Amino acid sequence: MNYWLMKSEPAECSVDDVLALPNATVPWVGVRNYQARNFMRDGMGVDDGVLFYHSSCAEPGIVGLARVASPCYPDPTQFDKKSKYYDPASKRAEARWLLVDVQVLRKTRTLGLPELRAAPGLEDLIVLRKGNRLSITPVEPKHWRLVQKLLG
DNA sequence: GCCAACGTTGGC
DNA sequence: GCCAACGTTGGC
Repeated sequence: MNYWLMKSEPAECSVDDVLALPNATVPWVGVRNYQARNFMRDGMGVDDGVLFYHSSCAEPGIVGLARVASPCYPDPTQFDKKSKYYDPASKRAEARWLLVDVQVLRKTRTLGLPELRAAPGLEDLIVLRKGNRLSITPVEPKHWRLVQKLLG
């Protein structure tokens, strides 16, 4: 059992958007970074905990609790010429990009960056590191517990 | 819109 | 394999 933080731009796919879907579950399309892909491929398992994070928006922060709801499988958008995630270099027999399904368990209040930065014990949370751009990052159990505590 | 950080690309 | 140029991310 591992824990993760997964970023989504709310203009693209917000926590409310996911809650409106059947089973509150969304295929996490569009990861085009090898490190993030490798986390899904090598680190994730069904039922892992996920902090749902809104980025590139007015109030960036954790907005929901979710779970990994499927094993990883090829991201279909890489083969879709009409998708902005299309990757002409990826072959069906050897898919380059993977995804997992993510199920939102509950929306939380917005735990914004200032509050996260101010929380004792969260200093090493990867998403708080300067210059961090990874859309999927591992979360240590102690950090997970602290976030649960902050959310009450 | 700015800009720091960092990933990717491609010439050599 | 090096590294400059370029593109993207994402907070502010």
